[in-house]
Amino acid sequence: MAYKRSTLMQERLADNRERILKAARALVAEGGFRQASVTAVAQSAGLSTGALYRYFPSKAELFVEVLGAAVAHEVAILGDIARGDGSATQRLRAAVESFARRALQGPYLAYAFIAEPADPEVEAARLIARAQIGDVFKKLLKDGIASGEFPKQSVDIGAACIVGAFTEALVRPVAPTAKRVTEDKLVEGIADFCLRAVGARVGG
Amino acid sequence: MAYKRSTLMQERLADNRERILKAARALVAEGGFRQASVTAVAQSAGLSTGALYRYFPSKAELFVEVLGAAVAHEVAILGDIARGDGSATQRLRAAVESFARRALQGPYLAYAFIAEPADPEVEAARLIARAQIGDVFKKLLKDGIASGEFPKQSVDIGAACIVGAFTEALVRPVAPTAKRVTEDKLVEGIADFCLRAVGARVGG
Amino acid sequence: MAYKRSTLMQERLADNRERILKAARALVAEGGFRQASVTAVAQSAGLSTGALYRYFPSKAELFVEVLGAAVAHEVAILGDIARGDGSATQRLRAAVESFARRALQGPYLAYAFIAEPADPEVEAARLIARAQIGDVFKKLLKDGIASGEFPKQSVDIGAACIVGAFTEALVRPVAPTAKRVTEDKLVEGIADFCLRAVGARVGG
Amino acid sequence: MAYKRSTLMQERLADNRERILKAARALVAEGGFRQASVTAVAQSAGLSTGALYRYFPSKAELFVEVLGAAVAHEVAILGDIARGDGSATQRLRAAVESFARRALQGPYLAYAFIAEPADPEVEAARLIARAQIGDVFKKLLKDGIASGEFPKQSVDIGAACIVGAFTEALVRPVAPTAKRVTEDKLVEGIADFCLRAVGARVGG
DNA sequence: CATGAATGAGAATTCATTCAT
DNA sequence: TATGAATGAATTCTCATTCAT
Repeated sequence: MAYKRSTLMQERLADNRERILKAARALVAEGGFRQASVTAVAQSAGLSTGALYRYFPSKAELFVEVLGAAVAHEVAILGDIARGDGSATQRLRAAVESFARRALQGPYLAYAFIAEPADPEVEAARLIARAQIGDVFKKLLKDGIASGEFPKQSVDIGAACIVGAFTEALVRPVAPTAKRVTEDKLVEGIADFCLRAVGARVGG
Repeated sequence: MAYKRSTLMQERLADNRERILKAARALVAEGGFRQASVTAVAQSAGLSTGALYRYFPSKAELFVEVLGAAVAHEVAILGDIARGDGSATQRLRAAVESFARRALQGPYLAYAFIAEPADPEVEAARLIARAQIGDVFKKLLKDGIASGEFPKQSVDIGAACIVGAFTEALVRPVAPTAKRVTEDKLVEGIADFCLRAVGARVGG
Repeated sequence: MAYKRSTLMQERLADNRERILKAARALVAEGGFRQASVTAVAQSAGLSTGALYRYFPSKAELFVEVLGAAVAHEVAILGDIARGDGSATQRLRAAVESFARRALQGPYLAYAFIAEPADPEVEAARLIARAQIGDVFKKLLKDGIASGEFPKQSVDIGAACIVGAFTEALVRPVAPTAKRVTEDKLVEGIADFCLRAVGARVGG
Repeated sequence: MAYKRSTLMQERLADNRERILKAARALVAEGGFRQASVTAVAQSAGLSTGALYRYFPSKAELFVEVLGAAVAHEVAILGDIARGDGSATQRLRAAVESFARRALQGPYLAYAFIAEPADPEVEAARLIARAQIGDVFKKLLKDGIASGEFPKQSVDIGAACIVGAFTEALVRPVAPTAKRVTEDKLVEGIADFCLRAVGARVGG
């Protein structure tokens, strides 16, 4: 009995932890860090604020983990693509398009990577997150240079630029002009831009 | 009847306004919008909070002006370059390098263009600011496409990507890797990236 | 799962809300709206300012409720009297005396009905409050005119004057003259005045 | 030369003092005590705030005098009427109508007599002001009782009620119902009410 | 002696964190 | 152990009063 209860409890605990992280991520995605108050997160997760503090020692640490989890997810997917088959050019395009499409689902979440968070601790996590995403592209650049697909260039700068390029292009909420680009065109445009930027032959 | 307002005093007034703007800009550059509380700005400018409100009707309007001034300055310089002599390729390189060098002086200020600010009014100003910077690059892209230097492409997406690319590359305050690139190399690397991205022949 | 919310706690919550309202009312009664700052009200209710905002969304809404509760109480009592038995003359006297006696308990609260409050929202509530009190007397005037007890006259003006007359007579916290009238004489005097004013035969 | 200058100066001083008082009165009449900030008063009087403090030691004392002056003016006019010819009934009607008509010109000034001012010192002055106005009516009541026009009654209570009655009737900004009473009807209605209230034969 | 910029205390409101129940 | 009411410091903004020029 005590055993079972303990197992159940542990599951519940893990469950709650996950629910909190999910709720926090959703709130940031919806309305940015501003809307993600501790109370809002707790409520959205179906818990009391007091309970939240049982799982996370502070708001800052919660959001450090939110960021970490989000980026781990991205890195896992992008990493799979980067380590996949095909030329560096093909894999780079696939990676950019994959990230771009997911970002377009919840455009505000992209903010999490660039926006100014409330807390220095979260800020530090944000920098690491960007670096990790950047590393995936760095690997792709190296591959492409090694295979002769891309010209010689600084992979550090190139990776940062790629991340910045599509983040900016995606984050910009809606074009002020009436001309509204379709999602497909946007994603393709960004990918083309990045490929040309690294010296790959595009559409060739 | 009224005492002649001394030149000294007028200078002091103009000085104060400038000092407040400067202090606000500096605080944002140092630690983001978070650190730039009204109290901090006033103190940093050597004034009381009450005095600040003689020069700016609200915190929001102060930061709208901070953003506006920064971007107006940028746009003026970039616009001059964009309307200058030389091929589109040359002008685009010059513009990117010019912006990049200035941004490196106060790396965090670039945040002002992308970071999530506290206030909706400032947010609106931020969107306009980004659009204005983007417009300069849009013009350059159009020029280059017209002259046959750049391949046909979406100038909207391209401009956004350029802004994003160098913002990201510059914003990263400290490189996570030990390898620290010299300023010259960084600036050149970003410019190369952008030029290749739009399909210009680089280093040719 | 959730701890049963104890009856004690629920009582405490209801208690707090009531205590805040009571404290606000008392502070207004003591020293007018001026003294009734959020801090003062909270402290007087034995709570922190933050706690007060759990019960009321803003200072304005708190005082709207203070006013509303006070006036609802009055209107209920006066309405009962107005709809009661007896001639219009008798009921008018009873209403005036009833209101006057209660007002004498907390003389300053009468201010709430006429004083200039800090907030437009409260001001709106104040106008409604006065209208509601006035309506009770309007009804009595109509009754009396219909029954032939009172001469034909403007019931709007008459009701306003009645409210004003006894408010003024009661509000004066300390008589400027040494001659201090007993409560009974004051109440009766006011009632006589009002009855004569509407043309009723007083004192037979 | 020194003489003349001094005289001029004194005149200017007196002038300024008067202008400040006038501006303060006007601002209260327009928008209540709330709008009458020191800065607003000074500006409206064409002076600097610093200059204002040369004429009045504090905001409170300024408004004490505003109230005093306003009431002195009223008392002078009402006193003339009260000491004039005609029966007590006629003079009471004339006094009420005279006050009411002036109050209708700047409805908000009536607030000065009843509204809660920002400062305890002004509050004290307000009480005295009301008493002084009341005294005029007290005299009229005494006259009327002495002449047999009015029945025996408490002149203190009666005077207070009269002041309250017309203040309330005048202050109430606009009737919420569409039925808008003309100024003449309002003034007459109030006067009738007051006359009947003191037992005078109205319209007889 | 006038000016009006500067002061600074005080007001309302928010929110991460704690703790009695 | 879970709850969520309570805390209290921090934030933006106002305004009577002062004082260098």
